[in-house]
Amino acid sequence: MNWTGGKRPTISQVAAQAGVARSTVSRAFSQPERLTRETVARVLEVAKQLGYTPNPVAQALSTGRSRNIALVVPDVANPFFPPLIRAAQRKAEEYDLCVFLGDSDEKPEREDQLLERFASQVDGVVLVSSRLSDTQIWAYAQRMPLVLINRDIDNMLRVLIDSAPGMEDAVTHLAELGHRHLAYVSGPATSWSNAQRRTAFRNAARRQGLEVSSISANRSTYESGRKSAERVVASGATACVAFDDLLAQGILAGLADLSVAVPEQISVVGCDDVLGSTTSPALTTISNHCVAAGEVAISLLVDNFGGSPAVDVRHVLKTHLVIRNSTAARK
Amino acid sequence: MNWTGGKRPTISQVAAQAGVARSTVSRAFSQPERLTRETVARVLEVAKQLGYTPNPVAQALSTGRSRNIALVVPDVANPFFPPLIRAAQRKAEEYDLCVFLGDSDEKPEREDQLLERFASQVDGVVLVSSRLSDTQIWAYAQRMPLVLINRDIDNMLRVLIDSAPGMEDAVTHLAELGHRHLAYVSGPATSWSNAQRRTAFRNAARRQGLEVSSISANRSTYESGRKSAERVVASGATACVAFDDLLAQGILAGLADLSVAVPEQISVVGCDDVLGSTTSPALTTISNHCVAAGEVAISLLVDNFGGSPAVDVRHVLKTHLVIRNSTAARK
DNA sequence: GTGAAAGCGCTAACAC
DNA sequence: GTGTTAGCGCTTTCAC
Repeated sequence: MNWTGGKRPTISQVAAQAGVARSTVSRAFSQPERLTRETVARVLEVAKQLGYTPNPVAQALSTGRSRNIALVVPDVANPFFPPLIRAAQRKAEEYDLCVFLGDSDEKPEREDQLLERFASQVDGVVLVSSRLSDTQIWAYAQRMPLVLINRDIDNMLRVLIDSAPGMEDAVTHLAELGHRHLAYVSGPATSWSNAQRRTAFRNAARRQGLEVSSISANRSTYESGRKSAERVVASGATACVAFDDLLAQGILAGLADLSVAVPEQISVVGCDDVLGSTTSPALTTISNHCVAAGEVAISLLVDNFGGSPAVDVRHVLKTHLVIRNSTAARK
Repeated sequence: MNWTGGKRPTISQVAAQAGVARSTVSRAFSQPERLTRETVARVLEVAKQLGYTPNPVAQALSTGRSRNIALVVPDVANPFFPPLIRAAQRKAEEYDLCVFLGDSDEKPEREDQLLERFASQVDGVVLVSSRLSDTQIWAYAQRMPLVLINRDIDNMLRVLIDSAPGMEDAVTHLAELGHRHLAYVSGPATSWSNAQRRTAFRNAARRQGLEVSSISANRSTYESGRKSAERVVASGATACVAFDDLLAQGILAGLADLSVAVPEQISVVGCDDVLGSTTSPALTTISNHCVAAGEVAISLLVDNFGGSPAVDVRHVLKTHLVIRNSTAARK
């Protein structure tokens, strides 16, 4: 005996057993208000007793809506994503939606593959920090509702985490502590967030009249940050802001390896606030509401089911600085 | 204009355009060997030109197989899971399977809900650290292929991370460092892994003739660990083994708060090895191959598609100790 | 090797 | 209010 053997009762069985038409059974589940109380009760009773449950695949084929959505991220293991995924999943559940998860491993081709595979079986998709080109994304958006997190393309649904306010706070904070030379350690080159953060950093530093250095770490990993520590020191900056917490954490470790004290000799600021105070010293970081981003994205998506493509929504989430122990006055 | 408007070409359109029957188009995709080279070529050509792609929902309804699976975890944000999820997702892709992700938030009811929702639209499911009762799990296993990770139930497909070898190493390591009194800080009460680890800990300690204390932290979180630090100190133990790395990390922080030096005054051992050396001091921990667990689970699942329920497979992954800087000789 | 036709399980007009 | 009847897009016998 195997599972493929059709054991599950179908709508017809329930109909027969309850002495009604299949459509009536269907209605008993989807629009009970159009039926007599008694009919509904009887049908539901029989359904229950038979262990009947509507088959979502059949429903999907018939209605064209699957009640499934997809969530695609560049790297599940990057600590920024799990809270977002979790929040999105939870929110989706509120709308009775199941969510497919895709991990693109930061590769555009894989992201494309995943989307192609999902496209024909979901009601919509949310792309987090997509690595695809504007054109590719736009093409998918023509085929189905699509919302972007941390990617800013006109005439699309997007929720953006605006690093500017938090970055402004961070730079000001550092300036007030007496730092005159700051370094920015950048993350993935293709990341919208990275570009956004770097720009915000530069602007803020300029306004404060500070000298800036730019260091690129490419991948956003602990190791990559660790390796950047040396260049941070070499830059001559007395404080640095990293693209994200993971990188900052690595820098912390790298500096420790070099026997450079944080925050006494160099101050370090992260971005995302996903590590809490688990680093040592506890990281001063730019908080970014990744949970809210996940939730808003789902709501946005649902609100646009059955809508039309090319609606322009730009939901911006502000950021702010969380001061912990990795920043201090310049010595 | 909205997306629900059927824009995608169907098999019929391709058939008409190519001048063949729908069944032929179907075969061109699924069993081209039964068709003439020319026919296949022509059909595929037309399909391509029309942008036709088989509709997975229709295929699922017709064949009874959806090529989708589900992965359910207690908490996406717990660092143990992301690497596993990632590995599973990747492996699933190799088999051309899409994966639904469910987060039960450690709650049996939610896990049950998720499974109920997934059950009728997937070819199988893998449950990671399930919080469901044996009976419930068994019932689901009757309805579809189901593999368990870190849960040991007879006559089911399971992949288990056996903490015993690593735990043995850890306790021996601690004993060799001169520690005579060890504490175990336990995690979720309903967790199979926790029970397994605690038992392994006790057995190893007994063999070494060591005194043991047991401290329960309930939830496996950084904060929970932090709060347990005090009790670790109070227990009089000079070394402790935590249920997992997250808890250990919290204990590290809590100990620091209490000005208890690690490893000088107290040694701390974690479990999972998912934090790398990102803690301070770098955590000595029991490594557990969560990536392999994810991969094996998917393979096991796929191997059992179309098989029968009640097959007994017990794939055990060994563990070993990774020594870093959070353990040292007793002073 | 290819076609015709009967479903897969459900929904959605359209009748009555 | 409830039943009838077409499909939704594909697969799969069974013929030829």
